[in-house]
Amino acid sequence: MAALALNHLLENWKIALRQQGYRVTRPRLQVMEIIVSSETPLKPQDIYQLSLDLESPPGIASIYRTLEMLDDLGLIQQIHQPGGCHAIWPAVEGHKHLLICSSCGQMRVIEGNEDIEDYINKIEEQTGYHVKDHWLQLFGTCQNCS
Amino acid sequence: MAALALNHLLENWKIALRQQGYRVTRPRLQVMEIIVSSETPLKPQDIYQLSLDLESPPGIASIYRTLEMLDDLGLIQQIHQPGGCHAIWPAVEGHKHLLICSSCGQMRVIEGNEDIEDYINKIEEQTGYHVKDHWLQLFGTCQNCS
DNA sequence: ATTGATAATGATAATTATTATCAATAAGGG
DNA sequence: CCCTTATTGATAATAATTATCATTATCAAT
Ligand SMILES: [Zn+2]
Ligand SMILES: [Zn+2]
Ligand SMILES: [Zn+2]
Ligand SMILES: [Zn+2]
Repeated sequence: MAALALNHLLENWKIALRQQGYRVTRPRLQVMEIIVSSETPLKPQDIYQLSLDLESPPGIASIYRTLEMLDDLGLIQQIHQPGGCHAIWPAVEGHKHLLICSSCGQMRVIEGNEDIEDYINKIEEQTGYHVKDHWLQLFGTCQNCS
Repeated sequence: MAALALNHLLENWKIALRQQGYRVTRPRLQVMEIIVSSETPLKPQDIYQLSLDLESPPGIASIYRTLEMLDDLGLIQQIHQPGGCHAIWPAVEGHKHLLICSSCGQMRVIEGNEDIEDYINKIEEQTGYHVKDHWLQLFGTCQNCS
């Protein structure tokens, strides 16, 4: 992702914090910067390990607290993968599908979900269920890893 | 699920164990019976709680060991849900989609996955990724819960 | 049916991840 | 700059999972 877009995202997050009455503190900024700078979804322990390179790293408790706050604000989302489901990623607007490289972990967000609406409608007719949400994730290899 | 189908599944599991050199023991049978009899995906701790009603329940360690064995044999699969991802369910033949009631937890397996192949092909062309696998899960309410 | 090699079990200790506690610190409005 | 109080860091507590090991039970071979 371009550095400009990263800063823009981070600025939006800071605005969101202040609007909701959260203070913008150094530990929170450290965690948020690690998240928005990452190419791959990160687990809490990943963030903790990365933070140890910083001059004055946040405590592990603050990392968990910041993640809980970001989740409450809807700014991050959980990513489910065969290897585990505790990794997070900046939340995307509306509903999107995920494309994950099984080799390098790189993740892309796919626009346009109307394509499978027909399929969902058919399932609703067949089963009598009322479908309110869906998860679609594609796993494979990116161009670099092929 | 019909009791006949449950017994059939359990018999197949026992055959699979013996074929792979695993012994068929009482703790393993107790765990497997709980799994195949359930209407909803179960977490390890769910199985442990249910097992406490039995005359001579298995130790918690044997429950985890049995789940690991069943997973190694490909007989169970992990189910991902918003509330957590540690629940398991008997593995289905080939690739299927999942339909889960957010209210009662009941789960159905949807046949026929060729419907979204066009969508996946389109994504591959757009992104250059080679998609090898995908997860599609639908969440909503079943007829009973509506 | 009995035996025997050894896989499997149960009880529990150890580990790992996450959450709660609380005195000390620092953000930010006035 | 000061003051209120949200937040932090250190650490204790909790919860889930895994490892350890002496004892037990499976099942193939007699
Ligand atoms: Zn998951
Ligand atoms: Zn890749
Ligand atoms: Zn239901
Ligand atoms: Zn599918």
